[in-house]
Amino acid sequence: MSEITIKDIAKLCGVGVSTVSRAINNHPDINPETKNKVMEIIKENGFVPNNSARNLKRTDARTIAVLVKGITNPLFSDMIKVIEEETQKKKYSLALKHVEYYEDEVDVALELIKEKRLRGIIFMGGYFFHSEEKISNLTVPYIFSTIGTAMPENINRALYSSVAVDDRKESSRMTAYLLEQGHRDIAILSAESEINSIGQLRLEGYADALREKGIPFKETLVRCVEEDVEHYSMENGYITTKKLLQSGERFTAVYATADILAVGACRALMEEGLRIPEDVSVTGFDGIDVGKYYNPAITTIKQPVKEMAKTTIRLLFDIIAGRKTCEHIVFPAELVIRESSGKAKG
Amino acid sequence: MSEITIKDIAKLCGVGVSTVSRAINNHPDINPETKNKVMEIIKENGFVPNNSARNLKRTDARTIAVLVKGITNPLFSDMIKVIEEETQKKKYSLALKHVEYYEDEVDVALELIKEKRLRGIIFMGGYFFHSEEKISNLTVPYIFSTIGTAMPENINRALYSSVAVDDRKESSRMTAYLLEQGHRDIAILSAESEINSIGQLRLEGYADALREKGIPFKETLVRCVEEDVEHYSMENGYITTKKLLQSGERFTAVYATADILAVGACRALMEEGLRIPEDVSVTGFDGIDVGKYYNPAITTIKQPVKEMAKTTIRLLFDIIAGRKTCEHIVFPAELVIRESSGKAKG
DNA sequence: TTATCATATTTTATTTATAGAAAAAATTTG
DNA sequence: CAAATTTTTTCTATAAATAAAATATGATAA
Repeated sequence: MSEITIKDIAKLCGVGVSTVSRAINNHPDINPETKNKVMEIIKENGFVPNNSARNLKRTDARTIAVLVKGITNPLFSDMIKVIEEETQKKKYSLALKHVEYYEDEVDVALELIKEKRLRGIIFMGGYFFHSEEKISNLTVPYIFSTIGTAMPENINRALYSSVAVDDRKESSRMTAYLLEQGHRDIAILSAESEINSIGQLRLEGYADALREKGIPFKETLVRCVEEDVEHYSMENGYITTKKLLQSGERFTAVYATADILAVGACRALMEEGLRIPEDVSVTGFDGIDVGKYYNPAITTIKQPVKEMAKTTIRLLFDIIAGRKTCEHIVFPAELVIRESSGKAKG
Repeated sequence: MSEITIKDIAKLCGVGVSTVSRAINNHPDINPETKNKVMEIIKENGFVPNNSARNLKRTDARTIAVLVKGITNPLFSDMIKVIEEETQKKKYSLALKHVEYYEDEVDVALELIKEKRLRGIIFMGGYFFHSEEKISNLTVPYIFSTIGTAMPENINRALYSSVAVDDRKESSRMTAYLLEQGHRDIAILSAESEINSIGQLRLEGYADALREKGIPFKETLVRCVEEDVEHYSMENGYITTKKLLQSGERFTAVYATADILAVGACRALMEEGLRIPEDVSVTGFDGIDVGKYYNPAITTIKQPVKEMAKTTIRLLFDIIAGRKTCEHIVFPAELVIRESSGKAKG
């Protein structure tokens, strides 16, 4: 009882297989009448071409993959949703691969590309520049598009596209805002220590703003999240803030470098009886829904997620179609001031 | 400069292609020495077998798909994460397909199965029983596993596996808890109107509890979310609660049939100056992270997401491997009482 | 030494769809 | 109406792997 194949259809139509193939693929050299007849019989019999066979001949699988680290961060779910929709529109399909460790990313990706004959990969939320030469030695023109992933200067930019906000600048803007509100001791929750990672860029932005204002940078106010807990998670924001509180360090604001961390931070602060923003201001980054509906609503840097995701797909398919070479697009972000931040106490 | 193939490896090793194939696939009839040599050369040359060719011969693609409606609900991200991990362990890959409308689900699924030669589909968060006979007429033994998707009694259960909590019973428990707290006017936010959908089952549970206590069921307290906004979203919980407030309806508790709705509900209530739980109690369902870290922390029915996801994959692969027929597993859920609910006012 | 058996390896066929060459049919032109 | 040309269709090779059949190799026993 095996599935119906193109051969069966050809037999049923009384034509050769390549005529059926022509009908399916909108090739020009076919009699419209024949085509109609073929299409009708295809429909009647519910024939769907075998994708594996197609892929084998085409030498690519009309598939792109999202390689994501930290899929539980709503920022990424939001992006994946849009990416899936756009991918579907292009008649491509989407494979999802989740990586636990940064180190694995590139190897997983390269394997995927070869094995599955992918046309492109979107790196999301990871840090894949451990393996710089591995990537840059690639002779085949596979496309890497980064989103939620930092794009270091020293990488061969002709190989990738990237879509991002200027994490460093925007982070500096957030810090500057807190400084304007009179905060001097701003604790920062950072989730990554790798050079050029987004977490690191945001930390640099924080330092930039302090430097600009002549405020000393205190190492003790920089708090890296737990390594063995999902890096960007409410839980990690919570744990890290609890530790910060236990340390006895003085601070009037907590700048969490992701909204999802900010939520956990708020919880931890409120559990200690601190009021937000009266006692401590809290700010985030990303602009995910939860920050808007949280109590208090969380001040944040809002990334234009939907546009970024759409652009990612557009760039990717531009390269696949050979229309363009790689582009690096920086989106403007928006400082959204909500209830969780205000003037420094005293 | 096309990719390296099994043929190239065979030539490099000075053996036939099927010897290489034997080495790759751990077939018994091969000299361990030969195998080692072959594997070494494979490694040296970074050869990865072409998946499309394998799939073609195998007649299946070692792929399962998650068909999800509402991927932005963290409940589903959490599940997908575990599902992807488990799928990877089995050396299968995961395709992600997102559907906007319930009606499309089954058609999308059937097409996918044929086209991509899937071994299984996991329906997540949708309602795919519009097309009962389409599914039950399937002659091929494809596997459907439902999660976050109701499993009506009248469907041929031999075709699917399902993993769920007893939505009706658990919902009744939540309602009973609110009644015990003295609440009599409990507004319920429901996200689905289809018979047998999870939303509907939870609504029935609510009605069950009222009936048991002899409290009249008020149609005006049942609030269906907006159709044109993502059904299960904070935004929809917010909008629906605002409308409830505007309607002037009296209530002392809001039972949101999903945590993500509860968050929006809390926000809406607090914006009107209502205190939670002093003025209004709010409860949710699902047990996602945000409910734990929200302020106030939200009382909920906690589903054992990780176990459910793992079990889904286990069941799916049990059937794929021919080990078992379909099973329908009902997990116990937990009533987690947090800060958002308490005794009724007055 | 040769037949027998077990193991190891190669050859050939197969999987399904597509591309390009070859063939057939239809149309135009002289 | 035959020859030339165009359109349409069929045939064959190909993509890269796997499975089964065929063959080779080596060891053991008669």
